[in-house]
Amino acid sequence: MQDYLKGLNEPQREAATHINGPLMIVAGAGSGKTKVLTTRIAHLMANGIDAFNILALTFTNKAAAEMKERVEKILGNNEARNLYIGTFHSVFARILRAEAPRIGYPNNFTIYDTDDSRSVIKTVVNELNLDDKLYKPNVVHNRISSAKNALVGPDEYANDYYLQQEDMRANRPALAQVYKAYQVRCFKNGAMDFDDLLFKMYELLRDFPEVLHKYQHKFKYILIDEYQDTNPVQYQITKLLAAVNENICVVGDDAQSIYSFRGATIENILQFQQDYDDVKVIKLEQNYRSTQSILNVANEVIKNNKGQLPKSLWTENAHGEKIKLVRTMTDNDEGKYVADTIQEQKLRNHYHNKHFAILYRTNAQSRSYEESLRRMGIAYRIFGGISFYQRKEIKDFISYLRVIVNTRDEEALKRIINYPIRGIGKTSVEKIVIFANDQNITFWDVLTRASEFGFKAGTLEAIQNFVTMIRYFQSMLEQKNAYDVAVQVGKHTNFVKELFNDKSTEGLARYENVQELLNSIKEFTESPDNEDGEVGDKTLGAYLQQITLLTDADEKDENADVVKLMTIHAAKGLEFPVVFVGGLEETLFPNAMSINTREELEEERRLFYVAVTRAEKHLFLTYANARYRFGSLTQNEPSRFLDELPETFLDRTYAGGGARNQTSNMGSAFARMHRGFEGNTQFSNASRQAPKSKTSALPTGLTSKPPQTVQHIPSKDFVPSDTTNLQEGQKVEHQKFGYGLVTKLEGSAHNPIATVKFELNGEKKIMLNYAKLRIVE
DNA sequence: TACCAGGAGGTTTTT
DNA sequence: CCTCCTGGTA
Repeated sequence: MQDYLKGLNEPQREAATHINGPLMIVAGAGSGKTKVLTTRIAHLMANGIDAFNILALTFTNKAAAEMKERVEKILGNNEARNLYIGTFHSVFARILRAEAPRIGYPNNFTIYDTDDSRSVIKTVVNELNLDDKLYKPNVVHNRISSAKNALVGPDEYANDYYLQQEDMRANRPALAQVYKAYQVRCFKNGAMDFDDLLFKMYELLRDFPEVLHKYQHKFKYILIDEYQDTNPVQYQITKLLAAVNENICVVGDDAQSIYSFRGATIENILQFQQDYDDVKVIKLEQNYRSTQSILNVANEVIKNNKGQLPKSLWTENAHGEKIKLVRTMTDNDEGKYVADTIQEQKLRNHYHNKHFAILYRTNAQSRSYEESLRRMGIAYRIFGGISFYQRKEIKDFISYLRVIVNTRDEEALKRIINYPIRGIGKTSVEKIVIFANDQNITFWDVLTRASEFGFKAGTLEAIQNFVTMIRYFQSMLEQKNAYDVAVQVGKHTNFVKELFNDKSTEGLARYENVQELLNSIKEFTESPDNEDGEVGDKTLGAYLQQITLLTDADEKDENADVVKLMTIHAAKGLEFPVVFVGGLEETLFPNAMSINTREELEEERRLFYVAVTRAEKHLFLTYANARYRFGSLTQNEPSRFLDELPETFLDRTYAGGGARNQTSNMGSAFARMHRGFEGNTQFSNASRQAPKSKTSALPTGLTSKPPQTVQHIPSKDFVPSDTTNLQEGQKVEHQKFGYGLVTKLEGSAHNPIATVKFELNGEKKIMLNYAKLRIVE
């Protein structure tokens, strides 16, 4: 037996050594799926299959990179760089780059990110004289995007009775026209959006038999990761590609399907066995990642979903600690709790920053964690959110590069034509657009023929200088690589100097960002092979093609010793020794947008399942009674998912003494008591000051402490003391319970517990690691 | 044409 | 709380 098969369990080995014919691997969370996939690729190659004939599709660049790296390690040579491993989007972009002229696009077509798409939609909506209050760019974009993912083109859209009815009802009868106009404009701009990369790829294969034939024979073996997250376009494309050889291997877990908003459908994985004859199905059910407690909690929760593929995930790992359920007053307290606990865990269990992950439902939640981590001096990094490439200065700079490579790109042109300021203002731009539309020529064409359109002398000169400059950059493309061109752009446009002269903090940051961008371009030109493993293509075009498809999460320094913050979506496929899942509150998680149908709610639950199964050793689930949202305090019920957790594996010590923390029927009692504050009642900004002011009438639901507690107003300069050497008999002040005397000290050194007799609230046990106590004397 | 102040409106998740 | 857009002024 080959070495690389050692250490695989029976089903894993069976999957890895399967060579010909369709194969479906149902892989539970943490069951060694990546290991199986990489081993299988290595095994194919060890059996004489050429790397050039293997295609592996993933959902993130990171997963692709990891896969390639691991195959390389197993094989111990450079053959792996000939594999076609990448995301659906990047692999198709690369193929489209080669084949684009067939469908009327330039090889150097631009890839529009979401912001670009929305901006095009905005223009198109205006040009059609439609109300942009009704045709909101993001709404329209979502609609168009879903259509494309479902293989519905503009014409099918216009002719679909059901879709038309929907748009009528939503007061957007012209949506089909917008869709059409949007496509026309993108085409005119020589640009494809994210969804086009899939849709056009499908059209290419559908309409050009010779192209289909070529790729069917190139990709004799196809592997698809996270198959449960594929949407109909992706499904059709892979079906076409695999039709001849039928050597298609899909890996997925229906319990982890969390991308239906992007058009993904579990149907694809359920359907797979019908699509091909003799599908071999292998289940990976042994989990190697998590403790039994964690796994049991996960299994118990997912049971509440209907229609799962039957499987039972088990582990030989130790029981481990119970899952900690933690309730705090506000989101800020939640942040503090997490930061404190990280500090404590680092000391107690010798963890490093990099062993922690903080996961949340929405990007906006990162703020409170950030603040606390920063205050504690704990290094962290946020993955996702606004990506580096979406920053204004970076987009502006890249727009220059985009124009140089593809002058049809109107979006990019509009961004840079007056940045840095050169006297071509809004009015001139509007004129240019009108001329372009009238004559049915591109924006750039108007610029090159500016003298024909009667601009004012000053404006004309500015336009001509701009054109000359861009042409100068283009002329450099032939001899110079991407980096050299970019440097020239920075110098020649005064772009870099402009930022350099801005000495404000933000200006400095912008300057540094552009420098970082230049560095990354340099790195690209100097790296021996690009991300697809293809040697040699160091042109600006090649650089731009990959840049739009990069995400923040793809950035390298894997081993940087930082706490990782990200959404649960972004965390899929990852694992961490200690995981915090925050914001377990109704309207947040499950999100208010996703509780209207059973399907939506089940997807939220799968998301929760994904979150829980990221943890290896320790799992903390936290929720806050109230959090700041839109600048005002919002009150939420604990998440319904918390009611689904099995008691046996839970530690509620930290869940505080109120709401739904002992038994689930307490919850309804609490709810009954506070009728009127159920759901998410919003309080005005004014009530934010409430706790400080004696006169303000505090809404009952807001305090959320046990009803018998007498409210204490901490002194204005309340600062928690260091309680390491706290002695019995000392007088202390607690933020909520007021003044009291320490009557007893117990607990371990890392988790000391003080018993305090409070003047107003009686005797309480206080965990010194978490509570804020000020020593009075 | 450029810049600033003031106001409205927006939070789901991502390639 | 934030960002984006508008409309007024220099």
